[in-house]
Amino acid sequence: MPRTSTKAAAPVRRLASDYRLEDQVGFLLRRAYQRASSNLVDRIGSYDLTAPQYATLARLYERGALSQNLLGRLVAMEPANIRDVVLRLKKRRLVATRRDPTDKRLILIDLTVAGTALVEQLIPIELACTARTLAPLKADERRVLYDLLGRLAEG
Amino acid sequence: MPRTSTKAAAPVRRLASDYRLEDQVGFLLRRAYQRASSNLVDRIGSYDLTAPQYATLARLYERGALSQNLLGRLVAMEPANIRDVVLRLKKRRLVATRRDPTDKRLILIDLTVAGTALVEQLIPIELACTARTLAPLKADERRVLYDLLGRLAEG
DNA sequence: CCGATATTGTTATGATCATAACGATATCCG
DNA sequence: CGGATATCGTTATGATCATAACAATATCGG
Repeated sequence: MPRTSTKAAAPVRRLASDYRLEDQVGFLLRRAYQRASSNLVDRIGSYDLTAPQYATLARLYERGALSQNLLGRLVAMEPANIRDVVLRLKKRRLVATRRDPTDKRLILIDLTVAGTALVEQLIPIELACTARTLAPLKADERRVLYDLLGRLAEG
Repeated sequence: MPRTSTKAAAPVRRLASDYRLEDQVGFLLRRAYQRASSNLVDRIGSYDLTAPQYATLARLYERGALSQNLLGRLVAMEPANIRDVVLRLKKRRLVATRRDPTDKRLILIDLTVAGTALVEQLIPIELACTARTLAPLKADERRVLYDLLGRLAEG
């Protein structure tokens, strides 16, 4: 096994500075999200579903039929992005679309029977993934984390 | 102003279930990261830099020349992804590349003079963005958040 | 020394993401 | 009623992301 590679040039302190990338929230959040996402994909990946796709299905399961745009907001996706996700799910017959009879702008999205069955199968798996991601934390720490993350997202 | 659109079909409780998407860490982390990233892009966007690009430059500033692969690990990017980021930064003359004389597999990446100057200009802005993202939290809460996020990322 | 193994970087594929510009439809307001 | 304004969905562009397969190089073990 070759050395784990630290062969590059020696560290260079250019400017005296207390700056460290590790101290930037955005960087920490990105890595934590990578971990959570990878935990999820490890398990539901065999169903060929990504985290955003699963979130979309789960939201429809909770709320029933939604317009594409509102669905996007409820899973934190831009209109252009939720469109692509819906298209892929539709191609796999997990969701169905129809036009809103009273507002011609809207496309209503809903789970198909197959989509509903899949979500019900996936929810316990997702709960296990959440538990696995949170494993390093004690119960009270988890509650604190949820509170803090929620307040960050709200701004 | 049109109604804010809740026109879709009424909520449908399908299965009695305590499941809520809001209770899944992955979803919360994704939204918090969206917020932090958007805060950053709002400020450094005028420099035409994304958050990962900035992180790459910052890491090089901290550590000096690094192999492309190691650089990728230090900013949490896969080899295929760090490659693209380096290509874009190189095209803009913010980084320069050369081959490692002793290990022909390695490509050494380093900041150019222009890249170094840009990072030094951006660091205070990034610090302000971090502060802005953390604004909803008190000082002790921020410390707790850092601790929890760090432990999540480590697994 | 030399074959087995590991690492580096590349290529290809497919899925997110954000942004801006656009037409169509709906609502508001004078 | 009718123009100004807002919302919905689409298109286009460019940047992340993760994964798998691959050639080249380096290291290890016998």
